[in-house]
Amino acid sequence: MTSETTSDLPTTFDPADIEARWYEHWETSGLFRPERPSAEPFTIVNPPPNVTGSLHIGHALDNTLQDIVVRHERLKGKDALWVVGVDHAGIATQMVVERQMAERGEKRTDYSREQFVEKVWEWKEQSGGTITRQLRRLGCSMDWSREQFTMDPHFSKAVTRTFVQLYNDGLIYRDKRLVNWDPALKTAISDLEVETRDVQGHFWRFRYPLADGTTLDHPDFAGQDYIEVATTRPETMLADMAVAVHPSDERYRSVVGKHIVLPITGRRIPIVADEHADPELGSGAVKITPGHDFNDFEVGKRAGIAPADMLNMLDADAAVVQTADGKVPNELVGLDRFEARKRVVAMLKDSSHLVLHVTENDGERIEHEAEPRTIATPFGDRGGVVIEPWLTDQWYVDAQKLAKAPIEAVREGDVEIVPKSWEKTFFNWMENIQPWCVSRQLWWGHRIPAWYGSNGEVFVAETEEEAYELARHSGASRNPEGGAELDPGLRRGDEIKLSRDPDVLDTWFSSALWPFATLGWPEGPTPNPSLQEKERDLPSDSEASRSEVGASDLLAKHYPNDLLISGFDILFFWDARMMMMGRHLTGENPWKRLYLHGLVRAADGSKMSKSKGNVVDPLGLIDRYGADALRFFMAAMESQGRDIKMDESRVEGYRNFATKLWNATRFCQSQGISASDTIAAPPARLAANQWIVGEVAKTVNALDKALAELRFDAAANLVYHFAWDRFCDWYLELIKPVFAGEADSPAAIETRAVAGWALDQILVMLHPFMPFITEELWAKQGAMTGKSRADYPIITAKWPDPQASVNDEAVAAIDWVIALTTATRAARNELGISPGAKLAAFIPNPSAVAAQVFERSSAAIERLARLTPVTIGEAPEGPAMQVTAGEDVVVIPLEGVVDIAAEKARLEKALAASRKEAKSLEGRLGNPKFVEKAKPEAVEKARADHAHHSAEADRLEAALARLG
RNA sequence: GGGCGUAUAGCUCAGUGGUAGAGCACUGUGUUGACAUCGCAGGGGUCGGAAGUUCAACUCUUCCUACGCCCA
Repeated sequence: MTSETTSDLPTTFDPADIEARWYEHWETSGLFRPERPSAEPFTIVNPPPNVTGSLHIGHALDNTLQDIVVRHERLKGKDALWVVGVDHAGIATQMVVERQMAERGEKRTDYSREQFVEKVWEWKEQSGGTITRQLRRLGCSMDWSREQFTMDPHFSKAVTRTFVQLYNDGLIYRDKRLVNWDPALKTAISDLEVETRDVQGHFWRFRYPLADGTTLDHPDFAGQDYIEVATTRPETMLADMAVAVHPSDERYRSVVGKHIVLPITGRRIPIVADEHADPELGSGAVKITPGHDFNDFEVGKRAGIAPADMLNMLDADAAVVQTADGKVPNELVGLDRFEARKRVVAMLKDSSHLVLHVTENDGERIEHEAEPRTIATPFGDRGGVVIEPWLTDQWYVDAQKLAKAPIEAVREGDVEIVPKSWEKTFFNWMENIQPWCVSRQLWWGHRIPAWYGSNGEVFVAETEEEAYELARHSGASRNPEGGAELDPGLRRGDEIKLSRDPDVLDTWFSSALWPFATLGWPEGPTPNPSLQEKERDLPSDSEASRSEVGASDLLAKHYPNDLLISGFDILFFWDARMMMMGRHLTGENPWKRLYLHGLVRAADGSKMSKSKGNVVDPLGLIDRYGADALRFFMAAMESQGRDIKMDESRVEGYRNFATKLWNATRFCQSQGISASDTIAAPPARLAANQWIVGEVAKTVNALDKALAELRFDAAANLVYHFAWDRFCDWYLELIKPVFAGEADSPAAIETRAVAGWALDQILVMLHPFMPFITEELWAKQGAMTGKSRADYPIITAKWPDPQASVNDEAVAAIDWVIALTTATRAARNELGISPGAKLAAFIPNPSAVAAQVFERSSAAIERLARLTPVTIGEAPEGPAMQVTAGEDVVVIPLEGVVDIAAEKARLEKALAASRKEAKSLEGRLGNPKFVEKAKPEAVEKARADHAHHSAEADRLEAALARLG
């Protein structure tokens, strides 16, 4: 505790202490969402982090930006709601729990599905709260009282409802198609979850013998009894079903419709004409494996092969299985895909069906089995293994239809994407969107509400009872045997036996409902009990009446949301899907604006990743510099459309900024400057006070504009420079002389009021960026008055509204003082004159501004410029230093002190600069085209600048002349 | 191959059709009882390259180069 001042603030502040104290207070006092029933709503939903997640630097950025917006809106008096929660993260969570089981030597399949899911819930209870605790350390003011989880009962209900509705609307269907199969996780994944990476692979060439004695008749291959094909995946030849050639390829025209007898399997397959074959590539003929390649699947369909008839040669582990036609040699069955690849190549080599790749080295012929080649290979972003295109039955969402409304919304400007440059990417993806595979072969997640009859009929319903109801009404197949073959766990209803689809839904399917399901859609979270009763009596298919009755106040008030802030990396995964679901299910766009920010990169610009070991832990930064400094860094660096490169020295700089503000407040307290009690600026007569009031007004306006445009960097810098440069460096210095006099003089009373008010405005404006230190200082300022601010914390204070305008005279006066001070300091510095030495000054013909300043603010001149006394009139003859301020020249005699040569050099340098400027402007003004064509304001400004610089040059010339 | 983005002071980044700024780093210096996590002063940039539009281009257009990202 310091005793040097009346302030009870320690000389340095301890962020850790302040942060823990205030967060706890805010949360327990319900200040993150105060009761404001009649206030205008403002709503943001937080991109739900994975329940398995822990806070990384990207979360820190994303949540800091959201918190800035939410705190700003809350300060502006809105009913600001920031919805928070976590995502059940199907694959990731199941992996975590399975890994734990593996450590105990157990497997998922040692348990029943129900038991396993129970284990996951147990894990969630124990370890699932990591990231929510960490978000608190960042100071994020979300509404924890309504924390959400995508597996919560009400949310699960919304997911089920959605699936059923989309199914009934014909927007969800079951289809046999190729999916991206992850053999490690044994589940289908969406195309977005596939990461294509270049890997070193090989390109093999095979001879496929023509059947029935056919030969090629083209001169290039006359008499050849085989067709050459090439592949990067030889093992798939076991399931080849055709060879394709381009329809216009003369070389193969004669054999289209003829057949090939495949080596190894002996399968007889047709030669088909298809545009997919590229005549320029290799031999121009390609092997077609419709069951294991996306392009080949399409070729196969065009060739008349139904998906159900496409041959499959791999199991869920990507090991070889017998094909439907039974032609795969037994020695290959059961081999892993990569082992099978080796074996197939060896077999083809042995049977002379392999075309060797020949290179020359120093004239020596070298034979290789294949040509080395870089191959774009799909990997699962979770499992990390090569993805296998696999033919399965899966559930698909008709994304193409759902995408229409969102595309329109963005095009019409109903949803604004910020920065706008992302619109093109959005359109490009949405316009070429593929069916969205939403089923996952997992146990953890929302189980698909589809039941199958014994003949494969599908019944989609919200409950099993409803499914049976549907089945009965549909006249579904009866099961006269009584269902003896059914699993014992299955329910039986009458003579109909249904079994539920074992799969769960893609996690993004549920998170797509986040903006409205978190607010109670389709029911309300607190519906009127009587209405609830009534609802139960409603027929289950009465969609419209149900949602009308169930719609909560919360949903009505906070949906659509105002804004969504997310990283651009989840634009397709999540943002676009929210738009699709929102539009279809609620008829509304989920939010009015979408702000996309970039990635936080390592200091060298590379992507942070655990494997590279260059991950910066935000919690470590908070430990070292405080949450406020980290947040301010994030805001100051967030310019639209650019990634953020980690720069710890900047975080440190913003920690210093916090210290600066801390000490400025200590100074204020030492002078008896305390909390303000008005929103409006206090009345002021002193120039410095009038000036700072105007500066506050300007800053608030600019800050509101920057925040409205989501220019976080501009907003942060405005507050930073106002607080440091204007308030600390000038205003506090300007008012210090006032406190040297009578403590209860009118000037001192006015200044304390204005300074206290201005400091409060800084704290409020800075609060969204640095919530902790501002709350602490706000409280301490309140304590200064003897009247606690416990009932009026800054988090729910009022946003500045100075109700005052800029006083031009005050601005001119203070600008002049600043100009004189700066010029004098610079001159002293250059001439090596002690900065502290007080010097007498003379001003022969003061301008109006100068005269006024000397009359009203001579103490400030004495203190800042260290000039005293200042005499209006000619300086005595002799060596002197001369400085200019505005239109004035101030002569500072320095008998025996000043080095005339140095002063001359200094003035000459300044003169040269002024002349250069003046000359350049003169040139421009002398150009008739400029005067004629340029905007009048530009010409006017050039004239004014020219006048200024030539006058300045004249003054400097006169000053030089005075020196002789 | 298609699309997008970025190239501005040693480093990290703002910026506007009228002649360039911040933070950090650097140099010099420390006067007033808030602050050395500070103050004051200063040095430093042909705004990636070329061409064009314009009275005027760092800013707009085209091309080129480099790097990054997304999609195929």
